[in-house]
Amino acid sequence: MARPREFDADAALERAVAVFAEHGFEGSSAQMLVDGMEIGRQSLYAAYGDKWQLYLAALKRYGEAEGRAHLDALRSGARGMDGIRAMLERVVQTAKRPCLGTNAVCEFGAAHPDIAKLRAPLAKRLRGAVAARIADAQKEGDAAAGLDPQAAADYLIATIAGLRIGGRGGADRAQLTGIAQLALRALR
Amino acid sequence: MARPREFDADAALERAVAVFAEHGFEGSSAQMLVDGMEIGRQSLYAAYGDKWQLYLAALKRYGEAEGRAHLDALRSGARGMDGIRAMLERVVQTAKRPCLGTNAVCEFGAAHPDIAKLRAPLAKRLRGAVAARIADAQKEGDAAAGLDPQAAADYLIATIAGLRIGGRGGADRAQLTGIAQLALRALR
DNA sequence: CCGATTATGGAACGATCATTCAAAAAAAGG
DNA sequence: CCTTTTTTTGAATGATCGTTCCATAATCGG
Repeated sequence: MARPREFDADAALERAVAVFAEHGFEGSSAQMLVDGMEIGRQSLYAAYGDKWQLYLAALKRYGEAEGRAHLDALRSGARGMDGIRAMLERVVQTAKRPCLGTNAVCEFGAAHPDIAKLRAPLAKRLRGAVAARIADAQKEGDAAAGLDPQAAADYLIATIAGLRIGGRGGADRAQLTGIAQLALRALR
Repeated sequence: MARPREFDADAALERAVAVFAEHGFEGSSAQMLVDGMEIGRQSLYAAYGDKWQLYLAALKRYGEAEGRAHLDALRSGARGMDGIRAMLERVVQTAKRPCLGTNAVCEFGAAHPDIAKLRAPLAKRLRGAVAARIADAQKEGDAAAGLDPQAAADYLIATIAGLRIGGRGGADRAQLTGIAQLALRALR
């Protein structure tokens, strides 16, 4: 290593997440990324390759951080249902910021292999963790015993997506809170 | 009128819906639209103005048709809950095709006034119709009397968005069916 | 302090972008 | 049949796209 980089690569990537989440991949030009990330164009290409690789790196970073936040919220309560409620509550509170994961699915669907490969392990882990917490809630008498935990996890994850689309579409916090509360009724 | 157009403007617009729904606004080039709509480039610009106006026309057309389909499904059952179930079931069955409405919200959020103006009346009408059907279900003893019909409508509409993101992300029909079934549990 | 190595900044690249010009073609009205 | 009006076709527009070249600047190991 000769000359060290002048910018914080991780902070720049975080800013790239914001740009991509707000405008999508196709809607984000190299110039917008340069401005948003506050680094030079050449630095961008030297550090991340090209726009697609930068997008994948941003998506990976976002997905891992977001997955961690989901898991933390899930574990935050003593009872399974408390964790589930905390997870949804956190989504409601952060629903103002656009979600890069949701937007990537919207923009590219299931077709793109690079994205599918990124998403698969994260989705699997989240689904498993949610299902486990639902099983806890069942043992604790907070969730109906007849429910399939995996199916209920799919349902809650779909609810999260619904909350995010709602927030992106302009729903206020009261509406989103109401949606989250109703969603929890399905488990009882 | 001198020379009549050689293409069916409405059919071409329907094909534009498909292109935009699959690739988004920014992801759809004029060339892709010309190919997908099967009309000449100049015909496109003469008939619709520019790409943004074409997008708005496509979104309007899609939103109205989709709204009508939702309302038809809602009215299809004798009891309120039958209509609600039919609406969700139709969404599950059509979840393989991307939804231009969801994608527009994802791509542009609530910020863009042209889109907001298009969406507002459609969203209001759908919300009202769903809420009315929930009120029916309450009278018929199929939905909990304590629910606020408007809040429950918001919840169901969020569920629809969740189903669509799920379908776009590759969930199979069994998963989506399970999600829709669980969603209905929240109303009881 | 010196050569090697890497990062930076600015200008440039061809390609593609959305859009339009210009000419030919086709129908309508007289 | 001829003029007018509109659609179509194909080529061209300037702008912006993602990406790279090149020269300069900065820091490393020695």
